[in-house]
Amino acid sequence: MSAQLDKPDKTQFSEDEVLRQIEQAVLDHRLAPGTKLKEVHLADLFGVKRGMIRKVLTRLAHSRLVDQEPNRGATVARPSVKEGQDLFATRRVIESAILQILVTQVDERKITRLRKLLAQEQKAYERGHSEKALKLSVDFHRQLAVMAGNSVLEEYLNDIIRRTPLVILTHLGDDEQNRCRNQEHEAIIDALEKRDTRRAIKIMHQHLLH
Amino acid sequence: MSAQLDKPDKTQFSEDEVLRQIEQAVLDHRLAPGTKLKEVHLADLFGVKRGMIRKVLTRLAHSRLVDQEPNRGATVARPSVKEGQDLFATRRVIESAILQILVTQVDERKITRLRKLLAQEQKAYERGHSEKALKLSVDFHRQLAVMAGNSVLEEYLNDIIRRTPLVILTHLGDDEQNRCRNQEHEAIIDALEKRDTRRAIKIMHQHLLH
DNA sequence: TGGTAAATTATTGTTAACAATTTTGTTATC
DNA sequence: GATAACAAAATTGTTAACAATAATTTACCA
Repeated sequence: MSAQLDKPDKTQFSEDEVLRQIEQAVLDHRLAPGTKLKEVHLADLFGVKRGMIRKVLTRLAHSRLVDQEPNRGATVARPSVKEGQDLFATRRVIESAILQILVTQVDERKITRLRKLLAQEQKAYERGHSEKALKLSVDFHRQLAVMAGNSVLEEYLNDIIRRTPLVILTHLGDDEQNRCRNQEHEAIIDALEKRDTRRAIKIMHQHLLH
Repeated sequence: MSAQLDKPDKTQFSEDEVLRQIEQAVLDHRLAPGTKLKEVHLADLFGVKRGMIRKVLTRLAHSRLVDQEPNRGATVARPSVKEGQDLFATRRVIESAILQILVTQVDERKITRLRKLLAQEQKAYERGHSEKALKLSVDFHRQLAVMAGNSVLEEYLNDIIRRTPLVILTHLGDDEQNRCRNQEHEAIIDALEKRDTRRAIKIMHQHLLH
């Protein structure tokens, strides 16, 4: 278990930093579902007190990234099949809503920004930096949410994005196939540019089918 | 401040019970936005240790019902106008999605169940039990979510419902107008029964305009 | 009187020690 | 060898004491 989380040399970690490190480890598939998260171990790893780890674990449990059972500690969550389906279905709802808003307020700047992200993503793929590419792909979706300007939708999308890797790992295995195809990202930008709501949403839907 | 939270005589409170008591107090407009929540005070009130209150406050902060500032304690949240707008917009998205799902799987039993809820709600209004009526009105929306069977949508709707009273109190005041008109609830049931998605969603939209 | 600095009080944050519980390991018995 | 009972270790949960910070009051002086 000690190999899955990089030990950072930094002397001091804030609560938020520890939280993000663990979240990122989940996002990067470095922490498998079901992994036991022991308090003293994590505390030593990050060089912080146990109380802080305790708080972080509670926060992670609140966003359903870890399961906490009384007196039995915390483990990386293993979402049920049902939860996975619900998560994907909800993601379609949220991302459709984001596109619908975005179409009404898209402009030159935003399109340019998106194409830039897309180019970075493509470059990363071509160079074989698959981890980086995955991150950029996620950023693309996040960026759509930011541009739509609805903080609650953005919050929910981020929640879903954080939980998704666990669903995939739990039920599909780490098959490297779960990268977004970026032709679809390109097609979404094109549809947005033409303010074609139906088409944008349609592409997004099939996009989210993986 | 001591008057806004009913002091319960019970000897022991679990963490979840304390959490729910405070959530309910917000939902019932007994705790105004901006109210300071002091740890020792709450601990005494519920007859529990401070550490537990501390955890509860952190959890409430996570669901954005309270604001927590380092070294300055916790207050009941005062959502911005923007957050309120985003919340309402997202609620429309979520409830529309719920109706869309529900239309495809509505049956006799469910309609009956909903009409029963509606009748209870109407009775409560007629008898002037406005607090009870408000609760039942909220239950109506919750019930739609449960019936749709998507746990994530349900989770998000509950999140929004919990946060809504604070928006209303902060920006509209406690004007007693924020009860759902239950003719609209009835119309939604009718539309569902006829499997008329467009109509159901349309009514829901105007319904959520208050 | 007004305003500022120091002292006091109130409140939140942290920690280490201890308690309670679960897990692991050992032994004895069949 | 399998199983049960017990003991030991590991892990989580709780608490009270203390530290750090913020809010309030008091004291002082222009």
